[in-house]
Amino acid sequence: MSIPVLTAVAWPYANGPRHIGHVSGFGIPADIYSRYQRMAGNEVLMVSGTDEHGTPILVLAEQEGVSPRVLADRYNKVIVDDLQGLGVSYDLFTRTETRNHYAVTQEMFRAVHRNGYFVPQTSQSAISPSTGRTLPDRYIEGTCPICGYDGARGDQCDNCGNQLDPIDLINPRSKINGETPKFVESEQFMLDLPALAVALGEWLHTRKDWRPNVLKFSLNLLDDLRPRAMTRDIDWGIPVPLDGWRDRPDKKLYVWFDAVIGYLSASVEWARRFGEGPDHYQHWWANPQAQHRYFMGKDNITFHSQIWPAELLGYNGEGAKGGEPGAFGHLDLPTEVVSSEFLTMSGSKFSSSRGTVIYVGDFLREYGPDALRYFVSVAGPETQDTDFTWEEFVRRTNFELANEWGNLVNRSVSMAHKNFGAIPPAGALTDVEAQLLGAADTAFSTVGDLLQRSRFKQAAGEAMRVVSLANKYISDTEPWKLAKDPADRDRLGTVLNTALQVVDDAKTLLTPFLPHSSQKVFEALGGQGVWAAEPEIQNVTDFDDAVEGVGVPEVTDYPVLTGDWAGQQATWRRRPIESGIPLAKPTPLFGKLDPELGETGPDWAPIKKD
RNA sequence: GGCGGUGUAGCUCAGUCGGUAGAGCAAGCGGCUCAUAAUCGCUGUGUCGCCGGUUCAAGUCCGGCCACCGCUACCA
Repeated sequence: MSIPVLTAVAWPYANGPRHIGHVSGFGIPADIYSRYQRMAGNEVLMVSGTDEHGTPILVLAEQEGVSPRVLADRYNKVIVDDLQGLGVSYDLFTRTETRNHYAVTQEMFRAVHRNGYFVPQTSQSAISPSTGRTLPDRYIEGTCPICGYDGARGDQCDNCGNQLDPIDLINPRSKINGETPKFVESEQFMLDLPALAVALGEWLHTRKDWRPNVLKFSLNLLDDLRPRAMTRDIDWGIPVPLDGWRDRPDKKLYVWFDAVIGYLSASVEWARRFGEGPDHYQHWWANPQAQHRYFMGKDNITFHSQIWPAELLGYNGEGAKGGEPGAFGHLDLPTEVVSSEFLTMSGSKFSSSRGTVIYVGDFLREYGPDALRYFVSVAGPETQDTDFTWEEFVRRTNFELANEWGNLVNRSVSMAHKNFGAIPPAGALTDVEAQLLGAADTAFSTVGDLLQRSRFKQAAGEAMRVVSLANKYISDTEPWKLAKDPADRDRLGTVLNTALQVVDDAKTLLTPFLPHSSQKVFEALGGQGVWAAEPEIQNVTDFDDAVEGVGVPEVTDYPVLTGDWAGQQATWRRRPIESGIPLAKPTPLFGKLDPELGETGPDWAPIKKD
């Protein structure tokens, strides 16, 4: 039975190029999951986009003397290129600077507000005297009133670890321009989390199959639910759609309020552009049969297991204050929040300022997508922080990808090509063949089950085990000896046919992880057309949607990622190979890396010796 | 300070419901030579961080301690 599966992928922040730690946390796992679900016959809708609002982009834009929109345009393009190169199979990768997204976000706000889950509250907030903008706590530093440390941030002292209020700092100053912040009374809309706490708890307590660390962390958040501001004093972002607010250039919605709404707005945009009709998104969003899986790094858990469900409950009118859903009808909550841990770089966090960073674009240009996808699949930060080292990357690529898998394809296709020029017919199978074919066949359910449960490392390991069994089979049956005696020709055909069948099986099993090289193996075995499709960049024109307030985007063109996933041939089952299909002499599937790379790193990300 | 995580073979790590410790890599030996000098087989070592408890039985449950790490929400 076909199940609607919504794959919701974290929205990369458009303040710079993304590094391999980012894509290892959301892009690659989400893509493996989605590609598998499509192969298994389910109806996948995979959406994301660049997250382009908030203070960091504004601050960076000012430093460069450009508008935030110019900056967002620039990095949106870079990130779209990177994700396309990596082969992440989005149905739609869009952005938050679209009128569609503004309109959907404002409708969500209006419904939550109408249902009573937004309460206005006046509080002290720090502003920059020269610009009038809110200074987020972390952009203020000063002397810690508790320990006297001078580099304390507004929210916390890094020296003594105490949580602080920026107003208590001695000699507070802005980290942006050094000026002394002014503390003023400011009114904001707070999301009434306490009024949603019971509903949130009831929902969360029905979630059983999450990764234990994610569930435990999320349940902990329930203990301390306080109202949380969903508007800001900032002039970059989405206007608040209320009288007295919409025309104020200095008040916008909080970036996280609109970022998570992106999952819905991108689904709506997809339906309008590529769906069967503008309401097609409801097949995923208003459907008890649908599965919603959200992929992200662990720093995003709060927003996906608390803020976003709370927004949905408030919108649906399912909190303590009741209410009615807005224009999109009742919307479903997440089935699972799948969070990854962090990929570290030789033991420490990635940091562009310290130079310990490997950008996706640089990596793809040099090593291609599948080497990175493989490393993340078998050694990624699935349940705990995992270290990336060049040495380990070289070893995985050379020994596992090139030697075990690439060479298996090469040796089996080469022998068949040399002796038959085509896929030979199989004669009578012996127990050895039956055993190998049985093991490969079983792997479809083993690996599939692991992928269904987001156990990607183990799934990749099980798929690679089929590769090992095939290598062992060839060594055991010694087809090169059979080739020397014409009397053994039938047996030779049987052995090579079996080997090629299992190569084809392994290719299918590895497709979610290694779509690019699986396509090549498909072709090497005589396949025609597209086995595993790749995302393509399309330039589209924004919709001229009605949006309230000042400072909203013009109707412009922008690039999106999408793909013809329905047109690919990949399916999650054995595809019996046909004897007689001509085979060419194969070319190696994977190049090998210079072992020296493991010691030095590439010149654009050299290993630092201390 | 609060919350969470990690500590298992030289290295990287698996160990679901408690039942006499596993894989890969590295190292050594042997086989094979079709293939990107690729591949296949064989061979180890462990006070499972420390102390105590529950149990017929604990790496696995409970308590305490030590070390390292992450998060700590108007940064995203």
